[in-house]
Amino acid sequence: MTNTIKDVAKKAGVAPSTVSRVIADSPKISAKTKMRVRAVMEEIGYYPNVHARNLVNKRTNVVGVIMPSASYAPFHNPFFPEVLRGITAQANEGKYGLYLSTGQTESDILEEVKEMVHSRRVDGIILLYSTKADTVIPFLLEENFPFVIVGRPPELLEDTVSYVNNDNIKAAKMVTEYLLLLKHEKIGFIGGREDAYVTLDHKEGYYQALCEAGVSVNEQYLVYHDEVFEGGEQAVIELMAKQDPPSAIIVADDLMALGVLRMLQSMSYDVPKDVSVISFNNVLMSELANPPLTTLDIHIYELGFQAAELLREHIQTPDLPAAARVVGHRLVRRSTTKAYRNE
Amino acid sequence: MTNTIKDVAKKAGVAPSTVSRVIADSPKISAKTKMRVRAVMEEIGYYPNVHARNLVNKRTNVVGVIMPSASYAPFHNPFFPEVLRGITAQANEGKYGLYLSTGQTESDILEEVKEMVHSRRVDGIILLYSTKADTVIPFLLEENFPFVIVGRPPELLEDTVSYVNNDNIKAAKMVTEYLLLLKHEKIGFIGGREDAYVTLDHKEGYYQALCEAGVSVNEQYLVYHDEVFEGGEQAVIELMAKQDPPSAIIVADDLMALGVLRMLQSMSYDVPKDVSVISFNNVLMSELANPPLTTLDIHIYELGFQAAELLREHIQTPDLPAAARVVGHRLVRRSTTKAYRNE
DNA sequence: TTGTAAGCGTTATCAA
DNA sequence: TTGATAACGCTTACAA
Repeated sequence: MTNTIKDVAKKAGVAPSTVSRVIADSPKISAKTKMRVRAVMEEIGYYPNVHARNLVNKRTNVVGVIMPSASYAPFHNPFFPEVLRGITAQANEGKYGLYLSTGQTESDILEEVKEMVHSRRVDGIILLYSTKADTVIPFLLEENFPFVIVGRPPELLEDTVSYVNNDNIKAAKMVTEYLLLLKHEKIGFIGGREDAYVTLDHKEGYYQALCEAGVSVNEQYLVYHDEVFEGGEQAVIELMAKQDPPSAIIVADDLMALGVLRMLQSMSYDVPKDVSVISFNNVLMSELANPPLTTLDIHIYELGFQAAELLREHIQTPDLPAAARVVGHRLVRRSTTKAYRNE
Repeated sequence: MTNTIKDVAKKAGVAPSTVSRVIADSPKISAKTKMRVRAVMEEIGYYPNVHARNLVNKRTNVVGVIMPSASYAPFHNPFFPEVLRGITAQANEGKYGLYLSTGQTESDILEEVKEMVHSRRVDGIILLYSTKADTVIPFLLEENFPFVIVGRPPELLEDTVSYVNNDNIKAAKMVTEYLLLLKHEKIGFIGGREDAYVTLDHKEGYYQALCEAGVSVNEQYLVYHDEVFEGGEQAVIELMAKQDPPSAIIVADDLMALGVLRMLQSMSYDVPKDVSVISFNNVLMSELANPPLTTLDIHIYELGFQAAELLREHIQTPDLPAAARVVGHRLVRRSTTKAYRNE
């Protein structure tokens, strides 16, 4: 039923190889045969069989997108739709297709990646997470397979793998400094998953800012939770139970920050009067929160878009040296931060 | 570099066809050769080339997922990540891969679908939207290609195409009746895109409830907007500008409802004291809204999961008659609805 | 139970 | 400028 290149060839009165050349728009084919062949293709609705093509070309024009394992609650956090949107836009421009991972566990995912690579399912891979014990990166590296991380690789591999990231250290430092300038000194820090690099970097920036300001770090003020609503709620309980609770809190993620707000409110703390809250990401809901969140916009769409772009370059130029792209950030001041006043 | 079936065959001292049979776990192969061949596959890290496979099998084990065109703001509405989550879970179970559409315009998308079908890129398709003037469905039907809609087809095709949907008429009727029972009679209706079937069905349910209750329909109370935050804001302006503004509002979508809340608050209306608001979907943020939204849970995850399941059946059994699966709904009463009191 | 060989729909090499 | 033909890596009759 489906037409093949032979059907087109027959109907156009040429050889299959000629049709193939027309598809590739080869300059060695005369304008008139091109016309004729194209007319036939149009007429009988011919589409090349991708598998036959991929088989001989050893290219697929598809990029694999690897979501974090389900334990990171990927689809619950608006971060992911937004990176996907960026990736999609760029993929669409470059005529690339998107193949999405479905694995739920870490080992599922590694197996999926192996399959994608070995069975030549995709030309390159975008990793939507970056954690310490990750096994996918070493595998990809060993296979010398094109891939880009949204986030960052371990320090040791910084010059070896390509990635698109924010400067999370600087970002966290800035956020901390902002709070410091508002005269807060008891600053709580609610990090995301401890094994995620973004969390480590946030912590580093937080430390740097405090040190430079000569404020001593109180380890009690650091807690870690998953980047979900409930994580924020729990973190607040831990933090506010300290003998000298913080007057300001830095939260790894907006969704988490909503949990923070809700829990603070339930404890009758007023935000920002009693406690200031500042978070990262600036997803849509941070604006809709009550009160609207002061947050650091990290340009999520851009992270996705650039990752896809960088990957494309790597696919096209196999031995391109690893590159890092840094996407900027921007403080969005809304209503959850306020200068400290001693009562 | 990549190993082929021949490498395995050579190393195991058998013919390529034998290896192929081992892969397929054919019962005609002796246990010992299976062992031996599998050992070799393991050893050299053999993965079958999917394209060679797909080429001869005419199957891909991949399902295509078609997002609505960008004009529907798909990635901005948490509905989509959540259906995707359901689809992913089921696809993963069935060892199916996911191929995501990237098209931004309607014609982009139609072209993508044509390519997926004709070039045999996927075995089946899930459509994440259903609108009146859609051209994808007729195409898929004509090609006799397996597909499932999340939503519903035009009435004329109800027995022809498979779909997974809520009973949106009943749902809207229930919601309206609930408001009626709370003694509201001036009930505003903020629909989504006018060309989406879900909007038509909501409207139908709304009408039915009013008619049965003997309350006359006031056409002025019906407005339509895109399912985004801003749509809700604008809708409220239109609705509350009427000479006799509604005391309760039904909103097509939670995200939109947040816009409704925000705008009402900015006009100094108290929700639910002055105006009751009830919406559909029950995405995460409806719970986090302030005040938390009364909303109709439509089990989005389930819609996705079942769509993937149904599609799988269609793929496995080519001439399976079209089936419709109805996913239930459930009223989640929170804090935006209240009995009407005349002042 | 296993091997041989043809064929899936392309592209690319070599001749013409 | 075009046409034969081999090759890509696999599956599946058909033979052995």
